[in-house]
Amino acid sequence: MKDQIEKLIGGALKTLDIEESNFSIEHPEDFKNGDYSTNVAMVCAKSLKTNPRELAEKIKVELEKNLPKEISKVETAGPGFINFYLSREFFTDNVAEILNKKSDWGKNEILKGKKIMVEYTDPNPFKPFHIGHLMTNAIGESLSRVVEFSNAETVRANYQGDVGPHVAKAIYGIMKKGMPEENMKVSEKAHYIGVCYTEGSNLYDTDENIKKEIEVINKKVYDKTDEEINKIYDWGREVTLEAFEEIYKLLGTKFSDGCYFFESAMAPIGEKIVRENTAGAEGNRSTGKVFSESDGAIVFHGEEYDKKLHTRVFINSQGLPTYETKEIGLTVTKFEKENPDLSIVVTATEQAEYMKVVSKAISLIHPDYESRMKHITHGMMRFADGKMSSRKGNVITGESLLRDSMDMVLEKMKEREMEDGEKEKISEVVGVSALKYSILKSSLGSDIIYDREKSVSFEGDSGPYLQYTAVRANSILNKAKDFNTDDKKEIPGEITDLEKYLYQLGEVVEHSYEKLEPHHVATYLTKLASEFNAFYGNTQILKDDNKFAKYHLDLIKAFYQTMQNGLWLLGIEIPERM
RNA sequence: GCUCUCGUAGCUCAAUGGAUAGAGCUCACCGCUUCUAUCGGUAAGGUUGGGGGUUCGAGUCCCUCCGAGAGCACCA
Repeated sequence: MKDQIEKLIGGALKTLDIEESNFSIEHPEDFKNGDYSTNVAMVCAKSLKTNPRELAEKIKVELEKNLPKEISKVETAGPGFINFYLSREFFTDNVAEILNKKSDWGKNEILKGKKIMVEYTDPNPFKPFHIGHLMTNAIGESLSRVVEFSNAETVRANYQGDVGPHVAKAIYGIMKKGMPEENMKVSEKAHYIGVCYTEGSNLYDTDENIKKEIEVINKKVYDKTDEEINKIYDWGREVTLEAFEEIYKLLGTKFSDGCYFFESAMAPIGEKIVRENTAGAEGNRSTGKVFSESDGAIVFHGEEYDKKLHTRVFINSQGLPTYETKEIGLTVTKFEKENPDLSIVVTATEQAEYMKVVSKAISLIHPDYESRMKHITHGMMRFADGKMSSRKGNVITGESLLRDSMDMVLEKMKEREMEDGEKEKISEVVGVSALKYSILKSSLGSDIIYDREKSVSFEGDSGPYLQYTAVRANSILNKAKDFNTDDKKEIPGEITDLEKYLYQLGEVVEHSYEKLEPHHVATYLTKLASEFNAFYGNTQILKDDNKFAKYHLDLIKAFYQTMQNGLWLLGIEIPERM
């Protein structure tokens, strides 16, 4: 529709012999100003040195000469806006279109034929799945789905640190505390490893002798010379990775085959690239090489290319590759393996500056990657009540936060009469939704304040609220199965605000991709749900004297479909009941 | 010190350079023999951190100051 209006305006400008400039078409805040609005007259008035209102009037007259059936009227208003009002026919057709397209409703083709890779979550084996991983996952999964909805081939990647000091600390802890019981659940074993890691880590910081022991273990993890350590390593890696998979399943993420990348594999690849691109000693960097030696280490002087960048170490003075080098190995591997048109990496904001330097270094080696890499960062999660512990009193992890959320939903539903199994199932879906929505409702960039109570509240501005609204809609549809609408097929003349939002899903998805911000979808759905609730409150649908019942039911179906597709974009499912 | 991100109602957040800056929570009031009232409506709440500038038009762009968070060489 937007494109159609754009063409219409283009045509009008042509007949008026006005040079086309960069005008915009948008939805006015207030529907009394139409469904679409353009600033074309104000933009063009300047160069023509005319009054924008007069120009708007002229363009309007021109536009009215060939209005399509979807537009009922055009008006000029305010400082020179031209407002378009969509017709009853447009909205009625739109409802039919939604019912027809079903799960494809809201998709666009802006990325057709493109391949987009999204890397997110990135937890480390031997360490707990943190709140940060939960955030990155929610954001990355949603972005992946937005990309998928824009018709791109979507590849989901995960990058995990399976070597390094944290592994040695955990192994030391396991050796000290002993192996857990065989019959423990995977998640419990993973939790046990997390405890061992914490203990090892504390001892590393406080005891010099233990620190040395852990460093020895670290070397042995690399060179694989110690049978006992190898055994613990293989076991621990497998257990934690398996536990992560359980969490992904709960969260609704499925990473692409062959797209689990590990630091252990990326290190040698990166190291080779770095060494090949390293010049001689400091002061002799005329060879055009990217890296150079400095104090025994191999570094990249970012500030030589851009004063906003800084120097970073890629291979330390002991000859070991740092995280930077592994990142190079990862990036090159991704491009060589999948050759994406765009490679998006989602991490916390603390990696922003570091990533700029690494990206610059990669761009110097592979100039064709430069415009195809994008780093998205998000803030930290803070707690409204300031508490950093879970309900059970432990240090809070991503998993415990998720469990807390589910437990709270279960508590809220204790009055509902359902079979036991069903309640648990619903509380999972709703608990995930509570967390995801809290993360995805605000723009990326600054920290989010997580309010446990509000997030699981079924009232306004929450995931459960959106689910509840959809469930109510579904409930009408179920009841309507034995409701005869044969003599209730009239179409109302009046256009509800619900209909005025319903058709916008596709535009919201496009906008969300252009900005790479999932919260636009969340904001839209909340507005849409609130319009539905207003409609629901004002209209009794399953009533014998409702001559619009057929259309109303179609409208509700269309609403439900839009919610389903929109919530899918956020990674949220709708339960049958709640 | 330098770089990045951010600063909007009491709180948590929206607002592709557009019209009277919007929601939710909280507080007060109103509406269920009804398709799930865990809903809807009304009211209240603002010098968009301060000051300049660009623009027909600035919460949004530029400069400057203040404040918060993150980062700045051998950790990831």
